[in-house]
Amino acid sequence: MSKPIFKRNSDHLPDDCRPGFDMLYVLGDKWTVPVLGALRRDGRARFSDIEKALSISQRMLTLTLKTLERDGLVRREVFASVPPRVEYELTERGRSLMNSLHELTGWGFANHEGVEESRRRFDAGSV
Amino acid sequence: MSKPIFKRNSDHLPDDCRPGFDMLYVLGDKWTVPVLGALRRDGRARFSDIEKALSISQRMLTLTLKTLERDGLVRREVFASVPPRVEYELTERGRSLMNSLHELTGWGFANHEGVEESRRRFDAGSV
DNA sequence: CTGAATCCGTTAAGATACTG
DNA sequence: CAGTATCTTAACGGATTCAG
Repeated sequence: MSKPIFKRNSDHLPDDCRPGFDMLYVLGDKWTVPVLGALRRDGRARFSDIEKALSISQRMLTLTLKTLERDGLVRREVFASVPPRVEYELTERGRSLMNSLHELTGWGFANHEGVEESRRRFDAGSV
Repeated sequence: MSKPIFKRNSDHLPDDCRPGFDMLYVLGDKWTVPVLGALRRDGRARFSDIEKALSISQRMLTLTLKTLERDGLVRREVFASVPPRVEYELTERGRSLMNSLHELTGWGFANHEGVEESRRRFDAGSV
């Protein structure tokens, strides 16, 4: 009965490359990567712990986690205790996704200096 | 004298991983990947050709190309002919960035079926 | 008390259209 | 083809309310 939380998707891409790039538009929002990163680092974490670690709003953390759970990247577990407790952890799929980012982040670390330089030059006096 | 076109960036990430993930927030907007993909496939292309190939609005294509030029991923060349002609092509940096996406797109093709299944299950009866 | 849901606000992405 | 000027929609944040 639910539906996608965020509207950004890969519908504007040609059919044959849509599945390959679909996840890029999930990762490309503001909080998906930080949340996945926190869960990978800490293993299992409570909602409130992630919230404080990232200084993310409660609302955005809820929406981001729900999207990740929907995609099967994060597993959610509720404990009917008092006070209530909700814990999250990466699924195997979530872990493999994070690993598949190594090549891209490697590019980032290797090229960010060149990109910054290019931006400075462009912003200074175009040409 | 110029400035970033799009406001999305990696400022919300911790300092030590910001350079690695910065480009993700460039690639994550709607038109960057399609434009880079078209240029990689066609080599060198005119503005109007890309426009028609992607059914992107003139405005968004201008903004996207300017951002890519600013980052040194695309080279812009103007021909003072009649009618005027402007051509674009990937730089070496742009090509290497596209190559660094292989791991992620590979993950996408390998996992999109599982993700879609997870989404269907979640949307059907949350639990 | 935690975390989800909801209302309301702001900002930016993106489309369309017109100008030069 | 670039610039500008709306317009619409969505992302995001803040605050409140509600349920367990």
